[in-house]
Amino acid sequence: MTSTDENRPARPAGRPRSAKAEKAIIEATLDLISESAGISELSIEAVAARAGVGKTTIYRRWSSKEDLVVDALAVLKAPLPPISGRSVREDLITYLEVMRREAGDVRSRCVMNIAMNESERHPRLVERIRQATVGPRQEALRALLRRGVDTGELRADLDLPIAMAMVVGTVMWYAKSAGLGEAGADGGALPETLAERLADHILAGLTPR
Amino acid sequence: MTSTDENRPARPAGRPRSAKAEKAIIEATLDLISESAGISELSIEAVAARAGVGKTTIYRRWSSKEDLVVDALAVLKAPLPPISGRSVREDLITYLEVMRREAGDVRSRCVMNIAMNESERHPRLVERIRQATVGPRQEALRALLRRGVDTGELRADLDLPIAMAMVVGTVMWYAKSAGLGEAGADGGALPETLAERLADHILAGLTPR
DNA sequence: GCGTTGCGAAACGGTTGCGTATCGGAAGGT
DNA sequence: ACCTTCCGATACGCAACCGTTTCGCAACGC
Repeated sequence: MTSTDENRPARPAGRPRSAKAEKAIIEATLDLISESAGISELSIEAVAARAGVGKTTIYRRWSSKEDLVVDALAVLKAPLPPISGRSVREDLITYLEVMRREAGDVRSRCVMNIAMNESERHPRLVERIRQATVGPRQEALRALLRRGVDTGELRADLDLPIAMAMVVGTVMWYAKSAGLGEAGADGGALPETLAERLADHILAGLTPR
Repeated sequence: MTSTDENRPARPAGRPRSAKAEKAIIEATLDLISESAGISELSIEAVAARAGVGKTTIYRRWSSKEDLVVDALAVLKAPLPPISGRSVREDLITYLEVMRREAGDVRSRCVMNIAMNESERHPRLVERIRQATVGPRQEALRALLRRGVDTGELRADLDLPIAMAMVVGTVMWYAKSAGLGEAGADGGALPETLAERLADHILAGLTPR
């Protein structure tokens, strides 16, 4: 054994793979996914062209389109929002604010689109997205609401699935309809005060107190 | 002018087009749309095969895929729910109940999917859907909420876009997550009491009264 | 029953993307 | 320097669909 010959799986001789090419491929993949609705429309050839790379270089690293997409989306896994724990209202606003910001980001949006629409065609991929992104956030929100019920900040007869749908569904739908209706130049940025106003309406409801 | 020669565009001689074939094509189109996410994956050849029809028969009637889809979706134009006008709560439940039922119908669901995801690729088609289906319902809901503010049934400082997103987004998201999480055998039917419970949470909010 | 038109089936050439193979050259290890 | 491996480019055969054309038969009006 030489000093460099650790028990690692044999350092390959020859030219190492270009990290730059790999990054370019991932970037191109993310771009194209967010441009095209659905990963079925994503073509390896288009990725290669966009990345300025030969198809060989892609197939040398990923054996299928799905593998490539999995790795590409893994780059996006945004960290969970830090929950202060001071009050349900405050934490809810934090949570909604993260969603508001992400709703303005094309790449984050496409993750949700894929998770919602391709669940039957690519169950493995969607399952992976669920575990990496959707699941933890759902858990965080569920815990937040449960805590609220325990502390009395939220009504005792709260229907948890409905409450969760209210939080997530409202902001998602607001983002959707704002984007559809106006098609603003910024491409979907939402007003800064949105999180607070949403939290207000969700917590207090639509009727007068 | 003979007795049959009205100023109609000349009764065509020869074998008339088969209404049965036309219906089979529409049905096959709707089936395939609801199976495949996105109309890009819809192929005329698949429609012809599913309908038991030659491609010729399709192209004789519709000049493009988009025209076919427009006509197919026109079949689905569900009537607006009748609004009793007795109380906001009652009308809201009526509205939500319609959405609940439609969320359990594969074909109705795909209309929303198309409207949300293909707006850039098929703007003409989406615009048509908006005018025929989404628009009127949005208007009905908006009027319902406005009326509630006027009568004092709803809070005076109601944020209309947010309130609308709460109603529609919550039920849509609930349907989505219920379908994703469980993948029940019925394919998405939602509990019968859902509309009322949703209305309760939306109107009263998540906090104790 | 005759003429006209629709029908399903099949085949066409064209396009796109797949996944593989081959090439000359470039880039690093040692 | 040398050897190994990666690089981008290009071409291949294969498959799916496109939109069109041709074919022989079926159906309906007159």
